[in-house]
Amino acid sequence: MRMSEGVEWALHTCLNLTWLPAGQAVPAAKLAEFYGLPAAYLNKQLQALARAGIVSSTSGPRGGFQLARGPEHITLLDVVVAIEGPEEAFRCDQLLKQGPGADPTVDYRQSCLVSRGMRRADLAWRRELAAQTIADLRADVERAYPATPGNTVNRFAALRA
Amino acid sequence: MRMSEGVEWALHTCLNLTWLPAGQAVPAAKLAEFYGLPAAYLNKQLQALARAGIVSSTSGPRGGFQLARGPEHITLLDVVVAIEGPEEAFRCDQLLKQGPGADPTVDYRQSCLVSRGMRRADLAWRRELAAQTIADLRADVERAYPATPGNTVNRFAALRA
DNA sequence: GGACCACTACTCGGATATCTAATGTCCGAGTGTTGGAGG
DNA sequence: CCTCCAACACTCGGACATTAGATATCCGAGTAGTGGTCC
Repeated sequence: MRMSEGVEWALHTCLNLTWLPAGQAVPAAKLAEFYGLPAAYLNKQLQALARAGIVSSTSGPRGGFQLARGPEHITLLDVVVAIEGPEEAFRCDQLLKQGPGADPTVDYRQSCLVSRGMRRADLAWRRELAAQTIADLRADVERAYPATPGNTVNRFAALRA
Repeated sequence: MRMSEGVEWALHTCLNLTWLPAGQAVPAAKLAEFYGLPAAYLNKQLQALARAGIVSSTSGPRGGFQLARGPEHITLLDVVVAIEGPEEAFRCDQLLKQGPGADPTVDYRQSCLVSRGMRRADLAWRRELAAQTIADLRADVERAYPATPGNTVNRFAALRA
């Protein structure tokens, strides 16, 4: 049950975008160069964020990506769902349909108590992710590492060369 | 981030084992036949449970698997970890090591605040899984579907034919 | 009749294929810019 | 000098390879039972 590495890329990239001047798009190539990532593949992940309405994309010269809304309105859950999809980690293949006393009309994803127990944990996970926003993360980082915003802006400026 | 289907198989199988007479091993073939699963592959999952000390295995005639300890001492987390492995779902590849101001001596899996946020959710998930035991599930099932224990025993008896 | 022994059938355990999904790459569609030509 | 236009360079978006991991299968090692044989 490994999460796609795109989630890590997306979270750090969203965080970086909060430190860059608003209203200005940054191309995927720059965002990728920042961490030495493959540009085309990061682009693919950013497309997923765009489809989810987390970032907005602009084509052509001076184009790129920027946050589609304020970082205080983007939760970690939003990003994870955008990359990984909305379905829960535990998949119930409705094994009980093959067992004794099975009722074909029942949806065991709802009534199966094993599923119910797993879903309880899944909900706790989602609740915790939804409780944290990109803005929260940014504030935590700025408190612990005050130099990070400046370093980030400088690094991006250097990449323009 | 899809969980292996082996988790569902393992949970339902552990539950079934609680209803069968204790001290008596059940071969993987019977456990698989119960839900129409591929026997060799379920066997593989049961081996993982055995390595984790959740079930004990016996070779030869009259051999098979049985719970290694009381169901009240087997949590959902135990089963998930046995099948999926102990590492958390979010994997931090320490992207920050490629960023500005990176310190090669720092373990960013610990200090990175993105990782920290994701780990918080992961811990909530694990806490919820650890709070539920196989015995709890069994009690829930017996309360909601009193016929299940009998049906299960009968089905296994029929499989001996 | 009892005890020992070899043989058989059964079961787990791990080594080996196959297949799906994540990872990585490439090229085309669209867009803003820019330079030049014409008025 | 200003305006319009056409060519260009840049960027996203999705289609197409490649690779890692999950899924599925198979065969060998070991064990308990069983039947026969010898004492």
